Amino acid sequence: MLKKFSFSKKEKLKSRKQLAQLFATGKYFTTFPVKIFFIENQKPEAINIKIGVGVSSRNFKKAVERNRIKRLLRETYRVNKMPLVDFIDGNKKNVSIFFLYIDKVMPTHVLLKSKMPVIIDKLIKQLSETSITNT
RNA sequence: CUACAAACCCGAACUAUCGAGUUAUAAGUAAUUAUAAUUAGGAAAGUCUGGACAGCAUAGAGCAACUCACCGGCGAAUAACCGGUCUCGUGAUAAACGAGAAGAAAGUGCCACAGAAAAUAACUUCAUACUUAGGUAUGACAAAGGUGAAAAUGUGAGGUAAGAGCUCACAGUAUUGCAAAGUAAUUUGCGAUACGGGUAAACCUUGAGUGCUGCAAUGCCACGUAUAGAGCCGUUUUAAGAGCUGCUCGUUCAAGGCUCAGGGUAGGCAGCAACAGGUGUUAAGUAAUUAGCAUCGCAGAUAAAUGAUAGUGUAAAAACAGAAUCCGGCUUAUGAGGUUUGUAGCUUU
Repeated sequence: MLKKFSFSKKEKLKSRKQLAQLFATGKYFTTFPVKIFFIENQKPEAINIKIGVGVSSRNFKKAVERNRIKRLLRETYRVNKMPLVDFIDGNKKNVSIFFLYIDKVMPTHVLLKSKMPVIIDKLIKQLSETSITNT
């Protein structure tokens, strides 16, 4: 069992192969200022959700700013992930998700904090739709 | 005390809640869990340099290419660090600061505009020859022309028809002999010779030096595919081709090799965090630095940890900014303040 608000190394999306597959064949939607890529994996694994975060180096040239955005994205996901975890565990799915920040302005923590529950809700909705069409 | 300049220091703190990487200990067959410790910089940046380390080569020679260029010291090493010498600039002929440093008398080239001329000087001048004249050709020597960033070393005297380093004196620059000082660059003094510009960041010459590639190096383990296809060369020591830096020579290996197209993998471990280590102190040295003693263990990720929120507090949750093999130096960016030194001003005595 995972702890309630933890975000360990195991939950990170690390494999280069999985990432390439995610961007090539995965679905996506945009909730400004974040673009979300997601894909359902067929092989079951020990950890059901894997998360990656990213910022375009074209929009933010300095590494300090990119680090800051990635940390904020991870932090807001960590705090707000419980509904998604419950949904995934309940339906026995296995998904990979990637959050890509697309705005060109530095975000505030308040903004992302308000957006993240919306994103999670939308994600749950989309995942349940796909499972209906698949079955 | 204030202002300015330079150098150096610092690069905010504490509490609570939630979370991440690494290490250690304990529990567990294991996944893992618990506890404790620890977790970004002065530039981590630019990648401009010197090394360490690793692989390849070690059969070399020549050419090419690149780097450097006053002297000494330091150091693993460097043109780059420290100290000194000389020249130039700012400045007050000072102090201080800044810039520079083989060769222009080996050769080639270039020097805008203006100017007679920008470098084997000669337009205006003079002499001679030719010509009806205007002028043309050859030779001579150089003061003045008021242009330019730069014009043939400057001043004075002699000399002469008038002039000219033509001669002399003093001064300047360069080379050089002797003596003294200094480890040396060099300086000072007494002489000799020469004086017809700059540019070497234009080519170049001289001297010294440099194997090539960089941790995406490299070694190992695991997984996986195609033993399919097309083209070219060779299998006759008369050898295709490959290695040895870029080329040439030379040399070694050599029976399969090269190209196209296509397919697979892209995980893990080591390298990789203990040292040209950090901090403090004493001694030597102008300093860079070195030596002794004490003490500390000080990031190690891999789509990539080092964080988020709230409060205390403050003028302000602050500027520049995020390790990626590791060290030395350089360069660039940078908030608020502090210390020291120098200069100027004011006040007091």
